[in-house]
Amino acid sequence: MSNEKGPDHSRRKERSRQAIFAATRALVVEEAYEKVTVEAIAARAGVGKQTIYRRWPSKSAVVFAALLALSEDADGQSVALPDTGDLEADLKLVMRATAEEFADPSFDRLIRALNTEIANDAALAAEYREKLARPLEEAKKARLRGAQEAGQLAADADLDLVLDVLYAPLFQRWLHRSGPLTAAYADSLVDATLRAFRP
Amino acid sequence: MSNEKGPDHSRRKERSRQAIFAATRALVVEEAYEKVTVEAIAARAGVGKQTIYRRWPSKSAVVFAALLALSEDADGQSVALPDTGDLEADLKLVMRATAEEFADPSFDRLIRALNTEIANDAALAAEYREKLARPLEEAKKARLRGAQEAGQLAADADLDLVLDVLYAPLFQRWLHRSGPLTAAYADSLVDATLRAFRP
DNA sequence: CTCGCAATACGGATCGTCTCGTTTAGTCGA
DNA sequence: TCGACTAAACGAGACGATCCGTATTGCGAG
Repeated sequence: MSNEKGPDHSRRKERSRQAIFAATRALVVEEAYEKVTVEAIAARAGVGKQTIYRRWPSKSAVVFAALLALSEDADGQSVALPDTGDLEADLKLVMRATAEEFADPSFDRLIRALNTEIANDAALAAEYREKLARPLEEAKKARLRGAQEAGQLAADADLDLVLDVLYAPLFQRWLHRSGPLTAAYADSLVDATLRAFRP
Repeated sequence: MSNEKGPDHSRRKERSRQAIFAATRALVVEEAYEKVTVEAIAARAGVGKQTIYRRWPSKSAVVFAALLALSEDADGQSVALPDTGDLEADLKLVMRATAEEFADPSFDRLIRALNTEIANDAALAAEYREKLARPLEEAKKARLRGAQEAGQLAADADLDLVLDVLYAPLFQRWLHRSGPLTAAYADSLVDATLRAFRP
C-alpha cells in the first residue's frame, strides 16, 4: 500500500503540465504577446484554468516556467562550448550561431516575452539568472579559462567582464532593434573583445 | 483672418498635456508598473479619460510620450560630452555618471517602463531610436571622432561598434540586475574599450 | 464509489468607447 | 469697451468587452 504518497497521478499531472507548456509556447510564438491570456492557454492545452492556477501563482509565472522548461530541455545537461584550441574561431562560431538564433522569429518572440517578464520582476530575474544564465556563463567561462591557460587571453582578465563585452552588444542590438545581427557584426565583436583582453 | 488654422486653443491643450505627462511620470515612479492605469493617470491629472484617448491611441503610447517628452525637455538642444582632450578621463566621467543615473530608483523605474514598451512594439522602438537614442549617439560619436583625429583612438574604428562595446554591458547589467553598477565597473568598461580600439 | 479534473460561472479590475452637461476661447453686436 | 453667443474642447463617469484569479459543478477514470 502506498500510504506514503497518493496513487500514481504523476503521469496525469505531467501530461497536463507539458500540454500547458506547449500551449503557452505556441501562443507566445504566434500571437502578439499581450494577447497571450491564461484562458487562451487553458483552452489550447485542453485543461481547466484551475489546473493552471493550482500550480503557478500568476500568468507571469506560467509563461516564465514554460520558457524556462524549454531551455532546460534543450540544454539537457551538457552545456559546453566548442574547444578546437583556436579561441577566435570557436568564439566566432558561437557568436554567429547566437546571432542566427536571435534572427529566428519564433526565438525572437520567446526571448522577448521572457525579457518582458524578468525586466519587471526582480524575483523572476533572480530565478532566470540562477537556472539559465549562470550555467551558460559557467560554460563560457570554462572555455575562456582554458584560453587563459593556453596564453590566448590575458591571464588577469575578469571573465565576467569579458563575457559582458562580448555578448551585451549583440543582445542590446537585438533588444532595441538598432541594427542587423550579421555574421560580420558577430565577428567584429569577437575581434574587439580579443583585442581588449589579449595577453 | 486666420482662415488657415482654427482659433488658438493651444494653451488649454498644452496645460492638460503637461498635466497628463506629469501624472504619468509620477505614477510610473511611485507605483508598480502594472498598476499604472489610464484611469489613474486621468484622475491624477484631473482630466477625463477621453482627453487622453483623444491624443494617444493606447496606454503604451501615453507612457512612451510622457517619458520621451521628459528627456526632450531635459536635453534641451545641447547634447555634448565633455572634451578635455583626455579621452579616457572624459569617458570615465560620462560612464560613471551613467552608472549613477541607473542606480537612482526613480530613473530606474522610468527607464524600465520605457524599455518594457519599446521591447514589444517595433514602431515605438523606431521612434525611440529616432528621437532619443540617435541624438545621444551622434553626440558621443562626435566626441570619439575628435579622439580619432587626436590619435587617441584607431582611425579605422567603427564608432557604432565602439559605442556598443562601451555602453551595452552597462545597460545589460542594469536590465538583468546581474551585478552592481559601480564606478570600478564603469572604469573597466572604458579601459577595455580603449584597449580594443587603440590606435 | 471516489476523486481529480475540465468546464464554466463569477466578482473585480481595466481598457477603450460613448454620452452628457460644463467650461473655455474667440466672435460679434450694442 | 463689454457682455452675450457659439462651437470646440473638456471633466466626469456609465458602459460593454475582456481578462484575471476564485469558486462551483458535473463527468469520467480508476
